Amino acid sequence: MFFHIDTKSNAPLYEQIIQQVKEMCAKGLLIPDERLPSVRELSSHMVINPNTVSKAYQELERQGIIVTVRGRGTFISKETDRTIDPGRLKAIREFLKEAVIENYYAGYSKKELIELLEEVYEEMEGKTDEN
Amino acid sequence: MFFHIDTKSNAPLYEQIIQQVKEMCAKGLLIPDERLPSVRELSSHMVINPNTVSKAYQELERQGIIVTVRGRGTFISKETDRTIDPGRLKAIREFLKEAVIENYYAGYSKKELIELLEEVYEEMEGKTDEN
DNA sequence: GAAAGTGTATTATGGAGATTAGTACACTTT
DNA sequence: AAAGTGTACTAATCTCCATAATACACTTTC
Repeated sequence: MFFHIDTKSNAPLYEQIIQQVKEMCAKGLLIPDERLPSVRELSSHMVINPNTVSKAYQELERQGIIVTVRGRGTFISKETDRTIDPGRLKAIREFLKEAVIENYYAGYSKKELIELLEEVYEEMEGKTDEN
Repeated sequence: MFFHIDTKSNAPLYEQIIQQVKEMCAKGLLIPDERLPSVRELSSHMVINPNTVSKAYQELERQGIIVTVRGRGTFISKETDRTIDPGRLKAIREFLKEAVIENYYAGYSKKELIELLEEVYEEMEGKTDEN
């Protein structure tokens, strides 16, 4: 249920938490109404500051991924309103563009990149939307 | 021939330069042996510090994208050794994974994501490897 | 050879963001 | 009442980004 931090990564700790929660949701490893570790619990387990965990949770709530209830805890949103963020499409294109550029330098073809994309989808274990 | 900086972006200036050079190479807008603006020229044109441009160029050379010649200038590599970086594949997978996750929250299907990838490829104007 | 233009190296400085630390508050459950 | 929840606040530290100013080694041009 907990997360891992990559000290070699240059990504901030709170962003790593955000990324992993979203990934687990997309994979179906976290389901609606499921409870996340409390701020203090997670921070002591990861040996990081509670503020850092709180910052991650607050951003996740801003994105509509989770819901926090005072005194009770934080939970995965019932129906993640899948269209909240208008900049989402732009972000997707950006990620794809970077993938294409790196793919160019790796010497792979477009076909191979698509196959790689299929692979990544497989790893998501079909828990996301099928087809 | 010059680059544009996005002040709204949180990406460092030197990374924006790197990204744009690589993108233009992949698009075929920069060809082997073509000369890049000199450090001083580019820095004064972009109104940024020469050191920042230099940092970008040095990282590009480390990746094998460009070659610098003392007293002459910096040029696009003849044959970009397309396999230099072993971490390249991992990077591609990471970009794809992030795209898939955001795609999930955008409510798009796998088919739609692949179509989006095709679109991004189109925008590269077929200057990269065909098929 | 002198001048102008190239990339590079060095040191110092300021600013922004990430993270930690400590404390306090409001709420809910038991 | 006690323990556990998220939250708010201030302060300090650290790292990275970017700037500034200067100097050096090299190449091309005149």
